[in-house]
Amino acid sequence: MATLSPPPPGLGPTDARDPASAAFRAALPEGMSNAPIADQLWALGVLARLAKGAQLAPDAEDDRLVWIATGAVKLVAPPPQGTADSVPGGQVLAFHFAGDLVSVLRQSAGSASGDLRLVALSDTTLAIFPADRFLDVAQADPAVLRSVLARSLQALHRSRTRMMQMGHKSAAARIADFLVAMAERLADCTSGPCTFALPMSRRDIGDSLGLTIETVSRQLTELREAGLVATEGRSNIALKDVGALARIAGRGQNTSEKPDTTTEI
Amino acid sequence: MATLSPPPPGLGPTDARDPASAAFRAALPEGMSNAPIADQLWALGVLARLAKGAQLAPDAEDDRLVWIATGAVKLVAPPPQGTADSVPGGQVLAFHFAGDLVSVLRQSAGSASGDLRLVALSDTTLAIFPADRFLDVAQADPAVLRSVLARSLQALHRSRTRMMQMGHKSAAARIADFLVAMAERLADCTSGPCTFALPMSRRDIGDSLGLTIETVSRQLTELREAGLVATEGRSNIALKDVGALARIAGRGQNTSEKPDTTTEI
DNA sequence: CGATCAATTGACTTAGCTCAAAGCATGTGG
DNA sequence: CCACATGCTTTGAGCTAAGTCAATTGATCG
Repeated sequence: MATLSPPPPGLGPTDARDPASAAFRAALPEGMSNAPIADQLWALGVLARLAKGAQLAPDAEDDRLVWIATGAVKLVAPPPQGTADSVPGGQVLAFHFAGDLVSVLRQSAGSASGDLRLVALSDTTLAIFPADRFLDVAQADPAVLRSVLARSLQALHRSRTRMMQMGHKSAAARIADFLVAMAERLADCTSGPCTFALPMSRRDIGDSLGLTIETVSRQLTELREAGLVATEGRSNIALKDVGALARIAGRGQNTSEKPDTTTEI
Repeated sequence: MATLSPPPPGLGPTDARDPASAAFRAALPEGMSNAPIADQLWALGVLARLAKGAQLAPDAEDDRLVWIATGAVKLVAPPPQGTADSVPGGQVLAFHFAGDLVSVLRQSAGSASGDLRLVALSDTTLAIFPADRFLDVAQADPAVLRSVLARSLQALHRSRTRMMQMGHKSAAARIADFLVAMAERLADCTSGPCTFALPMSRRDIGDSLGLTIETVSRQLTELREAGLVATEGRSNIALKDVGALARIAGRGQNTSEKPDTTTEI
């Protein structure tokens, strides 16, 4: 099932000059990047490559922290077995991209049991850390731990708030919101026009937004007819006016969105 | 607006024999309850009473951790100003009850700006902690901090997963899920029949579930006609069979739900 | 170049929202 | 202690957005 491979030569976890390691260090919360603790943390990780479509073995019996070095993944929850669910592939909880630190927790007491899976949307390189040992090491420096804590509290609230608001939004608003988020994440673009490639399928988009594939398509068509987006091929997309989309999305014209290292925890 | 009152006599924050303090200590994550740190943490808090309907002043310029000693509250997000929203009262993010530790963060970079408010559903006693100083003290013991971190990571994932699943669920499933959750929380009842009083209005329920007040009412009527629930007055409700409701809710017959100190963070 | 699967488009159905009108609790004043 | 007034709740009758089923077009890769 999993497509785990040993670290490629020259990418040894302890090699400080390794570009991935350096990027990892930079992605860590401030205060973390200086300390030698970063080295210890990095040493805990195992590098892996996932080919497009491959998934990370969900076998783990303990929680994991996964850092995405390059590529893109989707975090999927298994369908609530029992009733054959609408989505055989499972519900998409989130997309994550290069630089993100994702926590893949065992769904110990979740409403629908079964563990989360990380599926590669494109060829992906990632570093896998056992959450336990990661925290053991981080614990050596309370400031590091606190920084991580503060981030996860913020992430919790933002995630919750966003989902809640989504629950009340129309399909058009959801799609617009999705496009704005992707523009920001994939093209680092918060206003004006921008062009990029979506690594995920329409089905993935729908699954993550609680919409059907047809509705996604129809909404994109409407935006296209409104002159707000243009598409080329399956994945290339061009947004004419991110601000306008943000307005449709019902975002309080919040162009003041913090730069905000998108590193989610 | 706020209904903050000075700590009642005999409930001084540093009084270790105070029943509220003892309960607070017991509610803290394991490892936290023994240390003298619990005393220091408790000393940071300010006790307050909120009458039914009153709200906690949202004025705070820093994040707060609020511990509910007695009563029930709803956590509401302000309506995304601009367009006069459906819900003048604002979106209900969550309900919290006695024993819960709630983080009320400043919505620094939320999609819809404006701060969260805590509104009492019944007469409520709570302890308010400045998150900064709380963490400063907790930082003294990495184990404590780590415990809190682990909890918030879990809470994040559970919250996210739950919301996502909700997005795909029918009104019937949402109501059933809500009732099951309340039975567990308010009557400590995970199967069989049970009776309790809902402290929140139909409107609150609808707001928290992304449904209209009418739909909530209609669904309750259907459950009543199916013999699964009985209601008496506005707030009293009796569930005939929690298991059946859980099935309707689409919960994977998860009776194995961890005892799980419901303390959310 | 053709096979295959993703995406689009169309026709129809339906769950849940909106608008509107009664029914009941709950609490207040006489 | 009872009557009344207010506002929560229930019920009813359409309406609309989004889902479902189904067929076509288009892209991508061997």
